[in-house]
Amino acid sequence: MTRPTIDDIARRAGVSKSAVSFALNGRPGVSPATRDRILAAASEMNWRPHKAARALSGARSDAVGLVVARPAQTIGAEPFFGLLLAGLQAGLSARSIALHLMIVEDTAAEIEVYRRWTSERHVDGFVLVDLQHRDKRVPVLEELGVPAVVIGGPGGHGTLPSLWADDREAMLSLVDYLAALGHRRIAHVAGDEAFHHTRRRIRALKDAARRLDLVDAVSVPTDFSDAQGASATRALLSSPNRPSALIFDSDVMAVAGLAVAAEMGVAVPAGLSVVSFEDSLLTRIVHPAITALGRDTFALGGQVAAMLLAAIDEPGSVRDVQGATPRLTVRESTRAPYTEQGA
Amino acid sequence: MTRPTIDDIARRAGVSKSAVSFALNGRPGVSPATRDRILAAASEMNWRPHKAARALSGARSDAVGLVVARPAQTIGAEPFFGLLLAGLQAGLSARSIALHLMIVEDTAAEIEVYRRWTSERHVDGFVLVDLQHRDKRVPVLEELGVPAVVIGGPGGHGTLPSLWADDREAMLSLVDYLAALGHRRIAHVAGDEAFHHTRRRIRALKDAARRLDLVDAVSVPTDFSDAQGASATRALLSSPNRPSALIFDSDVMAVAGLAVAAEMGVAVPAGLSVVSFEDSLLTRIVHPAITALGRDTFALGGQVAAMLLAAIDEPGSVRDVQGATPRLTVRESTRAPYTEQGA
DNA sequence: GAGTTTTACTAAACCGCTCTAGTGAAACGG
DNA sequence: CCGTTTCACTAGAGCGGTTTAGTAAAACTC
Repeated sequence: MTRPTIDDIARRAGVSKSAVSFALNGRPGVSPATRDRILAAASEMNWRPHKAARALSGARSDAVGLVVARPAQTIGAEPFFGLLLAGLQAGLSARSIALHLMIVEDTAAEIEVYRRWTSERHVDGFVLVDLQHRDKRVPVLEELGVPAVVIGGPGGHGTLPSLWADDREAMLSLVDYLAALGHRRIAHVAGDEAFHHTRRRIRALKDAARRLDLVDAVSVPTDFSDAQGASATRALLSSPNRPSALIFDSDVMAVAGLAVAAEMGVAVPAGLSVVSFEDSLLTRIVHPAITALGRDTFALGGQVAAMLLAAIDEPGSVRDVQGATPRLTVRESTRAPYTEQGA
Repeated sequence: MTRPTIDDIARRAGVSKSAVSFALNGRPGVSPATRDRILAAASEMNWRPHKAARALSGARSDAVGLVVARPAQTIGAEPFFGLLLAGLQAGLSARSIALHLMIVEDTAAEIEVYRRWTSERHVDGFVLVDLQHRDKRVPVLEELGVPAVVIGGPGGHGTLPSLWADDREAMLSLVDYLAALGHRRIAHVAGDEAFHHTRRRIRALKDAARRLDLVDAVSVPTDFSDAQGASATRALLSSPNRPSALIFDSDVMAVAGLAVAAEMGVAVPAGLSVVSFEDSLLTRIVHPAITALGRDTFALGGQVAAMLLAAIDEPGSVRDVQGATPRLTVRESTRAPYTEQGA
């Protein structure tokens, strides 16, 4: 028993192939009665469109691509990633659009995939993550003329629509909070300076430090790994002017930093306040639970999906969108600094 | 300038369409000289096959599907997932096979996707994860006659080939180790009893307890969430006959359990040994680092990819494969129990 | 009620590739 | 040297849809 084609339906309903196509796609040109007959036949025979056949006739491929250039370890480790994926999925599956995932070594390979998938008509559009400073992928996607949505910004994403969060505002509110608690020495275990958002956060911290008259406000760049997060923390906690509060750019690094504090006998939050710029299960399950800036990554994925679908339906129609500004969830890892407390 | 088709190449090389198809697919029927001429023309024109057109002519769709019925939270939280994904990718991309990812609500929806994607010829095969007791998905995939590889087992996967790890052996070695350290009261914060591997582990613990004459060997089933992991731990640590060692079925629960111990003032490893059945970044970055059974999930993904590709190439040719038995990595969370130590 | 428009439907081309059947020429066999 | 096999290649029919052009009948128009 082979799968039914529209020809089979046509025969069964006693009409032509074209009539079936019209009926199944809700196009005019068939009477209501005939349409019902055709639809009934189709559902009786359990017909499903053959994606490839549809795609061949110039239609959509009904899939979007997500290509990520990150080491496998990172993909597994960062809850951000899985949540984004799940959110994207949820947004896409409602219209039964598939997500093609590809994990590659580096940006060059990533660009190669964009080229290939576009020319093979493999996907209808792309989601671009990890926006970098002077990102090489942006001009390629622009040149290919394929719909794409950038997560990140603002700025640096050319003419591609972007969904961005106000990293600057988030950092300022974070520092305000720590300063209000009485912290004067705040250090920042940052991410990779190649990333756009890392730069914005570093700059924001500098500005806030000047405004609030903080004693110290160092940003230490890392590659986002737990190893570098840990060693940056170790270095900062070993300095004679040990900071009383640490801001970590990722949840993974925050947890790693917490472990370093424990290992060095620095009590959190009594002797050190810890804040994460990224919230997730991780920050909640450790002890003490970490105060963190949270954004709804799952919802973010859904928003991106919606933007991309709109961009595919009507290229050029989608403008930049500002996502929700991350909100601070205070947990057990922050407190007024020990020294000021007595004052 | 529109994308070139094999017709364009044929014209340029002065041959027929069919000759081009033969040449590009390495099929016999063209002389070496002509073949070279055709390949040269194709690469000059930067030709790429149109996937849909290929798929339409009965060929493969060059994609495999991974459908997961789990809450979004879990996907993000468990490093296992991302690593598996990355490993699968690596194994597939070598032959430029795409991975279609779909995250759904429940098993019924998952089955629906299997049906749809198969009849739409959307993918050439599936990877099935989270094998359950009397899994309903297995008979469906068998009925559909689509190539599929199951992660999990042994047993319960019908005629589908499976890649399984020896959970029983792993549990036995774990308990042996704890018993050798002197632990007599061992408790097990298990996963979901609906899962095949959870049942095997519970049974293995019971057997080991009998053999080693352990005082106590309770298994507490959970839904794998950090919340249930934490509350199970809380209950176990509150009991009058508090266990001296806890085995957690997942890294997330182990970390959550560690936090509960800290919160209850139970020192790890002095007052309690903690072991995780799953290793990942999580178990390494917390303090104290958790002793864990590790398997190379990335490699596992690659192995599954290879099996699936073989099953697609030659249905029925793939047999069950036993994956590497997880090995114990001892870290800081295990030690001889306090009371026995003095004896 | 003749001319025009609309409606409901069909035939067939087309998308880009694969693959079978067929063809003419060269190579082989005895 | 003629019949057979092999070789290199071509023509053209699909694959399962979409879509355009065309047609016959029904519905309007005045």
